[in-house]
Amino acid sequence: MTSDPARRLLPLADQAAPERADAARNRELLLDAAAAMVAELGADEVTMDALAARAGVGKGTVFRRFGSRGGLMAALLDHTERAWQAAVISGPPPLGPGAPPLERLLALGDSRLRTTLQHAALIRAAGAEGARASGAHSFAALHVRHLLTQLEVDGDLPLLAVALLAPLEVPVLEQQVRLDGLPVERVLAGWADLVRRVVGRPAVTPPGGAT
Amino acid sequence: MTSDPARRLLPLADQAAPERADAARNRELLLDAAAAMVAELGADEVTMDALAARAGVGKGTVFRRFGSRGGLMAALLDHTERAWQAAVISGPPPLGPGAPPLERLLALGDSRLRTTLQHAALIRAAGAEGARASGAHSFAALHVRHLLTQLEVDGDLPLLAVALLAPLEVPVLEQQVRLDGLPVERVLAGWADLVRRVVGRPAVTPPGGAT
DNA sequence: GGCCCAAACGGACCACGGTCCGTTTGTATT
DNA sequence: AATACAAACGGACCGTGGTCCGTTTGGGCC
Repeated sequence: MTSDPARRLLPLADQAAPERADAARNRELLLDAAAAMVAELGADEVTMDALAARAGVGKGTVFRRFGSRGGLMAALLDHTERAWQAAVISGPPPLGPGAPPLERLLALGDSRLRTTLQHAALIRAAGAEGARASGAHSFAALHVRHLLTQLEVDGDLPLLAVALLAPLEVPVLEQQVRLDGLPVERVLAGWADLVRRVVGRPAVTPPGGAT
Repeated sequence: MTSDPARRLLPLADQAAPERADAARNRELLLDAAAAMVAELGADEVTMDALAARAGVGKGTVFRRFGSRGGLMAALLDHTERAWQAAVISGPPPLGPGAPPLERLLALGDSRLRTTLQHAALIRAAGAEGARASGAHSFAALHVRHLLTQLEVDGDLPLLAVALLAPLEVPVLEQQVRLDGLPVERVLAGWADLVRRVVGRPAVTPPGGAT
């Protein structure tokens, strides 16, 4: 009776998959080691062999946990990303709720630009498994779309949202800031200008003001 | 007297570097073999070893010529890219000169979107050495900037140009078209809408039309 | 406690990109 | 034609990402 296999397959309303104790321990070990190594060497000096050695596990285990190098980097990014999402959903204005939509949108761009630039190496190393796959990207797009709705912008909102976020992607920003040497403020101002054109409000002050 | 070393260093007004006959021959051999292999296997099934073998040269030679796998892919892209630039500079309208600027801009987007999608695998494989490095990207940006000038758009034109091109980059397009399954026409329409907002012309017909 | 087995482990192994360096070859000079 | 040398060549070699498979282990069940 108590051997009913359904008990284990549907233990509770908890749909989270079971994870063995050693697996969980190793995940922590690896994540910590990886974070430390990224901090002290930079993302693209971290090799999977070295990571395994440092965490004291076999290489196979690393790949079992994270699938690939990109997956590992994505997992590292995950912490940051969750924090960012939390800030957007329930943090203080203007990024969080409470400010008018346009201000929130501009704050989102600012925040996104800076964090993207800050973790550029990690994001690059994460590749396809990175922002795009882990839902990070779709969350941002969804939120922009939401703000555009509030701003009563009409058109193909999903597309418009992606178009607004595209100039904030790593390759573009690195080209502008690192290679072309443009100051971050200028890039940001350019983005704000783009946003205003898209939402149809020529300037911060509504039409009628000077300039 | 005739041994004056300057004679060889400055042979003529021809500043193009000399290239030994065997080097040139091998470049052709490699480029042809690479193109064939990409065509029949797809870009990311082509290995440098296999390419060297097929072209009948040593592996060292491949890297001497192209520097890296990315460099090779970029070299393959080069043909396509030159053709595209030629079409923009001196091809038939609306992509080439002769059409009104807004039409040219929209044609540019259309053309760029399609060719990018068509060569997506190659572009991805080219990575940093690809479009961005080989000047392809800067040419497009320059031209968009030029068209924006003709459209009397004011603002930070270099930034605006990049922002318009960003949604046409490979990762964005692949996400939308290949993963989300959006039809190309819709993506294109979305881009056209973005352009109109940026240049400040709400629709094809000037304000006053029925929309 | 003892049994059982799915899950996790670990490290030998493989494939591929990239480098190195001793050898060959094209070309300019005489 | 002979000489000289820079450039090009080629393949052995190395590091790294990723796989495979025989071994170990956590934890539910009796």
